[in-house]
Order: sequence, then C-alpha cells, then structure tokens
Amino acid sequence: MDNTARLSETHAHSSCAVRSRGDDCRFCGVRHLSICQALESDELDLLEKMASDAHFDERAVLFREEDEAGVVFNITAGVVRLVRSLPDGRRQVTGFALPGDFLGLSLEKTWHFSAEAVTGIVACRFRRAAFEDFSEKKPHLLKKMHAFATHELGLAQDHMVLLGRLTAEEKLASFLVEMKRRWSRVAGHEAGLIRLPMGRQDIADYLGLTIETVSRVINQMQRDRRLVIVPDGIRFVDQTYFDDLAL
Amino acid sequence: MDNTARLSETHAHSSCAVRSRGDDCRFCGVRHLSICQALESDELDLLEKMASDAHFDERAVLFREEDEAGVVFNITAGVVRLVRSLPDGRRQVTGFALPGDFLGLSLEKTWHFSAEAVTGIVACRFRRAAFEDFSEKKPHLLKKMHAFATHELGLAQDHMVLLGRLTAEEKLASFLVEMKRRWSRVAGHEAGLIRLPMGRQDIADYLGLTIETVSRVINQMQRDRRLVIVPDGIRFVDQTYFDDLAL
DNA sequence: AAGGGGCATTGATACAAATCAAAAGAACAG
DNA sequence: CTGTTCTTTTGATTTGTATCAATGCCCCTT
Repeated sequence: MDNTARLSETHAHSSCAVRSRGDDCRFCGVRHLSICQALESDELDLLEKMASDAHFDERAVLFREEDEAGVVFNITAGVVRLVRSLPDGRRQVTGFALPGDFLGLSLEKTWHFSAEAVTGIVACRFRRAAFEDFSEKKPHLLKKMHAFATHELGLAQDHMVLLGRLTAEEKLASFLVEMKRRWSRVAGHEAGLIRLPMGRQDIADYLGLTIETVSRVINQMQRDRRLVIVPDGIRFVDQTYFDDLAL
Repeated sequence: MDNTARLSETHAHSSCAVRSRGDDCRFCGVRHLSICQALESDELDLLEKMASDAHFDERAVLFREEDEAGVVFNITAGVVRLVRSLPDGRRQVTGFALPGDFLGLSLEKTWHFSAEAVTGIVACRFRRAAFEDFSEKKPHLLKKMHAFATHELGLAQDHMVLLGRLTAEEKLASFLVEMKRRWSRVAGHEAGLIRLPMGRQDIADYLGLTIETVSRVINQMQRDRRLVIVPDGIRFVDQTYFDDLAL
C-alpha cells in the first residue's frame, strides 16, 4: 500500500498546538526537493524547533482565499489542489502541490487562493511571522525562496500558454507529462505509474475544460493505445505521442 | 503629443556601452512604482552608477526566450509585450510591461519569455550579475524583489482564471479594467483615456482569443454604448458594465 | 447480497468562438 | 496626391468543446 493511501486513513490534528513530530529534518524525505535544501545542519535544527506536524484528511481545507495566512506549509506527503473561485461557482485549479512543495512562499498576510487536500496530507507547519523572521536572518533562505517563487512564475507562464493556446488533446498530454515528471522526483513513487489522485473534475478545472471532455480525451487515448487507465492513475504506452503533443 | 509617441521616434542605442543618462534616480518618474522604492537616497546613488539608459524602437526585441540574461531592465517609458511562442507559431502574450515594471526579477541566467517593444521604450538597464550582487548586499531590496515577484505570481493566477474560465466578453472587460487601473498609476496619463498602444493581435494573444473575436467584441461594446473607441485606445461610457463583468 | 451515493463514461445536441474570405481603413513612401 | 502595405472590421460558415441527459461503475454501508 502506498504512502498517500495510508495517510488518507489518518485523522486531522490540525488544531493540535503541541509539537509531535516523529521525524528529524535531517532524515526528511522531501528535504532535497524543498526550500530546506538551502539550509545547513545547524540551521535545520533551528527550523525544526519552529515546525509542527499538520495532518489533513482527504477533502480537508488547509486554508481559503482571503483567509489570513497565520501559518505556512511544507507538504511532506499527499496532494493538495490550489483553487481560485469565481462568485458564480466557476473554478480554476491553478496548481497541484506535491510532496516537497511549499505553500506560503509569498509571505503575504493573506492567501490569494484556497488549498484543499486531494488525499490525506502530512505537512511541516510554521507560523508565518516566525518563518519570515527566520528567512530575514538567513539571506540564503530568502534567496532560495525567491528562486522557488520565480520558478513557479515560469510554471504559471507555461500554464497560461496551455490554457490560452492548446487544444484539449494537447492540454491532457501536457498535464500527464507534467505529472510524470513531478512524481519521478518524489521518493517511493513507482516508475512508469503516473498517479492521478485528483478527480476528473479537478483535472478539468486545472486545464480549463469540462469533466466530460477530460473523460472523452483520456478514454480516446486509451482506445488509440496511447495509454492504459489503471487504478489511481494511468500508464503511458506510447511515450513519443505524449512528448510530441506536450508543451 | 504624449511621451511614448515622442520616444518612438528616437533610435535604439542599446549597443552603446557609455552611460548617457540625462536624469537622476531621485527625480525618476517611475521610482515610486518600481523596486527602487525600497532604496534610500545613498543606495539610489550607488544603483544609479550601475545603470545605463536603454532606448528601443517600436517592434525592437529587448530579448528572446532562451537568450542569456546578461542585463535586467526597469521600464521608464513605453509598453513592452512579454511573449511565449510555440514551435508552430502560436503565441501567448503573458503580460504587458508598463512604466515602472521590472524585467528580470527572477535573476535567472536565461530568459523564459521574449520581450518586444510595443511602442518606443526607455529603460534603466543593469548588468544582471552586478544587480544581483547589489541585491545580496541590500536584503531589503531582495525582499522588495521577492514581494514584486510574488505580486506577479498573483497576477499570473488571475490570468489563469481569465484564460481558463471567462467568456470572450468577460476577458475583454477584465483586460480593459486592468489597463485602466494600471495606466492610472503612471504619471502623465490622461484620466479617463484607456491607452491601448498594442495591436488587436497582441490583445488576442493576451486573452487566448483570435483577432476577429477581439474586434467583434470591442465593436459590439461600442454599438451597445458601453465604450467609445478613440485614437490610441478606448474610453468607458458605462463603467458599471465593465466592473460587473470583470474578474 | 442489496441498496445508495458519488464519480466517470457515453451519447445527442447546441453554441461560442475559430476559421475562411473579403472589404474597408490607416499608415507610409515616393 | 496616389499606390502599396498592413491592420482592422465585417460577414458567412465550420468546428471543437460545452451542455444536457442518461447510464454505468465503483465503493461504502448495512
């Protein structure tokens, strides 16, 4: 049984103020993926003293658009969807946060998007003000955060091209290639399997499509022997087809 | 005659290595809009010594996607379009840079988008390495750059919602409201006039539409007495209509 | 095993925006 | 002023994707 599935069975303890971290930053599975890679061993010790574990159940809301950002998160397990909503209910999923991803890079006082657990989540949680103070004393951490924010800006631009200029088929291919690339960096992933823990509606809202179109395109790809649909995801059969279509 | 029109008559001197700045940072018209707002008077003097003026003609290319980012720019006059292109010629305009906007916030070694002059441009130019060194010695400048990058990330997310979930009419309304808001911060703008120095194709590529749809929607808005088309831009007649439609 | 609720899939039809095509306007050079 | 070119506008038609409407399929609970 994989890690995320196991975690989704746990219960949320997000209101628990007591530190109860079983792990040590130095052995953290996502350290090499996260902003913590900027820190030396002694700095990690300091950071660890500021951290608390946060667990969220599937469908739990980590925070809402316009909420005050009292804390920031480093996701260690599970998948989070980042959502901007319109008053009439239309949604745009602006991204999926995977293990190693940081929520709160901007250090701004309010969130500008919502974050909802797609699977059970484990995250390293910090009080925003404390994290901000820490980052001001460690310029290389601030620089790393800036590099991460900047990298996200590049991804956001990629996504604009996808939303504005790609066909439904190209959008799906790009999404699947992106997910394959991102999972390949996560420890414990099964090579070849592209996990899709999010539902079809989330994928549709990420790609600016409807759920029906997502379903039709994926199933057509399966009929065309480009991929096979498996429990919890898909597998590429014709990698070249996807590489040629993707952004 | 407005400033930008005058500037578009000048010739590019971007290869000129000699500093020839007629102005003083302390009297810079875009200082309060730009990252320079983070700096004290003595720091501005230092920065000014690093700066050179860059002029670009209409249609000039400031830099291309994948080019090495040897320099960074602070736009002081004119409008620049930021473009990502697909191999088959499809384009997505990811943004328009107006006076006060900074190109190169990321401090990365290569550009990830092209920048093309929509009008004649005047910019403050810095060698990237020198600017980066300076920012490392002035943590409040780095923090300000991070705040600007973070703000752009928010705008990018807004744009994703626009591209993924708005109708053509809503896209145009959002674009026009955005332009009105942004021009209102630029010194010397005429209140009420929404300048649109970019062509219809640029607007289409910014909104994920075709030039025909942009033309049709704007002209329909004029027929419906929502706006009037004037030389070099438009004017709102029914502000409420736009506020209700815009993101 | 049976019932129920949430997703996902599939089919039929509608429609918003793209595409194709041409005319009308601006901008510019000689 | 006059021809040339480029951009914008307008019209006719097509089309990709959305919408509307069932149906199927898990997974969960009892």
